[in-house]
Amino acid sequence: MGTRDLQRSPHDVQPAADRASMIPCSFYRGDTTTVARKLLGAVLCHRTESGKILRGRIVETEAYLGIEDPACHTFGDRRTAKTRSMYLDGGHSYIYLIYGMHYCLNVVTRSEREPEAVLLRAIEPLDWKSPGGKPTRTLLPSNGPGKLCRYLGLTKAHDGLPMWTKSSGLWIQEGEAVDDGLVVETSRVGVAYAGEAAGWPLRFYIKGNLFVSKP
DNA sequence: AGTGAGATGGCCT
DNA sequence: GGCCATCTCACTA
Repeated sequence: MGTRDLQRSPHDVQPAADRASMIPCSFYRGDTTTVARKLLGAVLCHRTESGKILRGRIVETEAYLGIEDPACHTFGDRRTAKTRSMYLDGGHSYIYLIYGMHYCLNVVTRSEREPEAVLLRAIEPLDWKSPGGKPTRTLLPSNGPGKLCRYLGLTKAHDGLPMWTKSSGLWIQEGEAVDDGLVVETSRVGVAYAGEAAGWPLRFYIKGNLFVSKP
């Protein structure tokens, strides 16, 4: 690696091989609710330490709207060690530990001044087949934010990574667009403490998809 | 099918 | 000390 490479910011680095199907960082700087909706159908990918690439089609997301959203970790502009990655530019990962044992993966949206994010709640794995013939809901490996991270092998070590480039090992590729008629819009899961915001319609999932966490 | 409790650790909303 | 953007298992029916 030469000195020119060292002087470049991660934003300038987008290898040519990435451009075709990669979702660019500019996409994540947009409106968070729109990003959550539009990520349905996109393909989440992780290159594990052994070099294996695990992929899954995003089938369920939630939008978290930053300092004015009582359900969001950055509500009231709380900048802590835990929420540090939320204050990165759109397109970075934000991974946190919940209930002492599960990790949850978000994609940060907007800018450094607007710490918003989209929680990735469920994927339909593309390189997986059900052990016993037809898949049954209770045995699925990635139908929920904690299970999604476990399936992909994601931990706090993958917090703060740029997700618009394959070089990070964690990225999102464009997928087949999901028709509006196939999108269910409802309230977010597990945020009853957030008062009125608990009812905001910020959860999106693909209607009828087996891998949605709570249809 | 639906309910309830326990696991388990980092951070106080 | 109490609370979580969760998951699994045991228990009822």
